[in-house]
Amino acid sequence: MEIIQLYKCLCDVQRLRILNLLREGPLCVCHLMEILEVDQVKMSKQLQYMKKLGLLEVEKVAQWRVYRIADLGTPLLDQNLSCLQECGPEDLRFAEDLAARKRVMKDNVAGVVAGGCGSC
Amino acid sequence: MEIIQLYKCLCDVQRLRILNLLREGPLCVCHLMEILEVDQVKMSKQLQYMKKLGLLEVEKVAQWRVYRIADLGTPLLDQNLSCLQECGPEDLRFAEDLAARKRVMKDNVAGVVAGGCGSC
DNA sequence: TTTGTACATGCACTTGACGGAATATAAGTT
DNA sequence: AACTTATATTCCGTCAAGTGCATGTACAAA
Repeated sequence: MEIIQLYKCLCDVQRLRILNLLREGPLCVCHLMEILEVDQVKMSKQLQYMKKLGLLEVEKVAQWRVYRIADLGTPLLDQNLSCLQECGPEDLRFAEDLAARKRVMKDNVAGVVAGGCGSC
Repeated sequence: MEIIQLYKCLCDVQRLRILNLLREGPLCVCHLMEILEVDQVKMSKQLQYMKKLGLLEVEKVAQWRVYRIADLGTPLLDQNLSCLQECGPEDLRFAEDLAARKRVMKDNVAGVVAGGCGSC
C-alpha cells in the first residue's frame, strides 16, 4: 500500500472517526452507524474504501460483519490515530465518539439480551 | 490548522517530496525546481498551497525566496516525514531526492562562485 | 528605459472524490 | 415463497483539486 493512499484515506473526517473507533476494538456496521449517526450506504462505502486499500479487515459473525483495522507493516497509521484526541480543540469530536461508543455498547448489552454482535 | 488539512497536504507526492527536502533544511525555489525537476509555476503553486496552510514560511534573501517548514505546535508532521525513507520499496524516491539535493547544492557551490542563495 | 532573473497569480479545462437515491444480495424467519 | 435484517453496489450529479498556459510583479543590471 502506497503512503499516498494512506493519506488520502486520512483526509476524510468520517474515515478518521471510523478508524478512531476501531482503534479501541472491532465493531460491526450497525454499531458504527449508530455511534457516528451515519446512514447505512455512506458507512458501507467508507468501509469498502478502506477495505480495498487493505486498511480494514472483515469477519462474518452470525448475521453481522465485524470490521477491524488490519495490520499494516508500519506503525504510521497507529501513530497518526493516537494523535487524534490531543491535536486541537476542534478535535474533541474524536473523544466524544469514544464516549458514544461506550454508551451504545452498554445499552446494547443491557437492553436486548444476546442481541448484540458477538464480537463487538 | 485542522488535522484534515494536514492530511490533504500530505496526499500529494510532489508536496511530500518538497517537505521531505525541506526537512533537511531551507531551500530556495530555484533549487527545489532543480532537485525535483518541476517547472516553476507548478512549484510555486505547491509552495503557496502549503504556505497558506501555515506549513511553510518564506524569507527573502537577496533575489531569492527561501522556504522552510514552519513550527507547528504538534510533532505530527515531523513524525510522518520521518517515515518517508523507510515506508516501502516504491518510496526510494524520497531517498533519491535527498541524494539529488546534495548533488545540486555541491555543484552550485563549486561552480558559480557566490552564485547560490546565501542560506540554502 | 529596456532587459533579465526569480517568483507569483489568474483562467480555462479536466479529473476524481463525495453525496443521494435507488437497487442488489445474502441469509435467516414466517 | 414472501418477508425481514444486515450490508453492498450502481448510477448520477456536483464540486473541489490538479494541470497547462499565459500573464503579472518585483527588483536589479545594462
